[in-house]
Amino acid sequence: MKSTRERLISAAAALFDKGGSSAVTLRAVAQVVGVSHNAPYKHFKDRNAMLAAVAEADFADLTAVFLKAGAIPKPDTALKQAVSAFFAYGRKHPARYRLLFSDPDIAARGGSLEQAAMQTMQAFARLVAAYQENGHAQELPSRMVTALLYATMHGLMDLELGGRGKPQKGLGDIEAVVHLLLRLLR
Amino acid sequence: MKSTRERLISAAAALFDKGGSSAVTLRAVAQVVGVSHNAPYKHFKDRNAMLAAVAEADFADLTAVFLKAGAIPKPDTALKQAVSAFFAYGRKHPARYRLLFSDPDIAARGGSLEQAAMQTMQAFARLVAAYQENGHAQELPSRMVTALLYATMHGLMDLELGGRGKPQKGLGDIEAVVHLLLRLLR
DNA sequence: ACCTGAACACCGTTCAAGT
DNA sequence: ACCTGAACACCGTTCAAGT
Repeated sequence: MKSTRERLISAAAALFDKGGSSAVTLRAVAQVVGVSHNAPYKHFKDRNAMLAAVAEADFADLTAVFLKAGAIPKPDTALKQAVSAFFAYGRKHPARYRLLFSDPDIAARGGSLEQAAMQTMQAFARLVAAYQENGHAQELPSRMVTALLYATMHGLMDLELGGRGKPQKGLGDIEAVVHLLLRLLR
Repeated sequence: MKSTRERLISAAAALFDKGGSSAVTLRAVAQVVGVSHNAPYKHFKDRNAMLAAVAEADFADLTAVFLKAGAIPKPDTALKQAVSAFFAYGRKHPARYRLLFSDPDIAARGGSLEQAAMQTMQAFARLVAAYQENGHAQELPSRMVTALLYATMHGLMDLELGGRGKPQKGLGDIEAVVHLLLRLLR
């Protein structure tokens, strides 16, 4: 049996997917779990702390996704698989994606959430390092290549979610744009 | 003398800079302008429509910034200047930057706001086209190079605003990362 | 056409009280 | 330790009324 705290986090995540950030009210979350509208205050300091817990769980999931991709022998395939899985997460959970990467209140938090976000980026950095050790862009500092790939991946996802560029065919297939960047790094 | 509508937009933009999105309540905006708390409804359908007007004005400003950069003779310098000005806008107005590029309610709007967003991207696309005509990455489709540069620029800005990667030195100087990408396109 | 004041439903948060 | 119910301040939105 899951604890009330865990059930609150799951309910909040589900509401994010269902109706976006504004649908995730403490009252709605509490109602889904079946407790009174202020029971969540016994588990989280305030609404932001509850959202942070959702974000932290998702960062952990993303880290696991990247670690799993790292098990693929060919670093080139591993990196492409990581990018693909990252896009799949964003498309499946757009509101939660924005919570993790574009919410100012969440971004401003330190502590365990910041740790989780760092671990996700580090797991991605390891994929990039393996890619470079495999003979790609070896002359470039790994930190910069990681920043370039991570930012491009996020920028493409965010613009696609926002529908920016949709007209005029716009961004087109964002996976293809990442592959173009990887080709430039060859 | 500015119209009430224009004063409402200015006041909303100022509140964004001062306290972020949550500070931009209809009541606060109305108070700054000196009208009753529901006078804004005579000028905008609802709160989102008012925010959209703020976003539209900012997109127009960004378009002007890109057009101005296009007047620089050397396409390489022009593009770098555009990127630099884009980052300057985001750093100066972080909450408004997110409104334009990462707010789901704003992104979902069509009409004149979508037009304005498209014009901004097109102005950037022209800078990229000139850059390519000048002898860079000529073999690559302009639409993809534009998507790559626009997404990378946005991703870097958004991650910097979110503070993601700040520890572990993180992204470092995001201008340098864009310049690295431009070097790869050489 | 533009504005005001009252009212309503909803929300985050606090508090006193219960087990 | 965990939960409930009442209450408060605040917000978006609507409505009837005024000029």
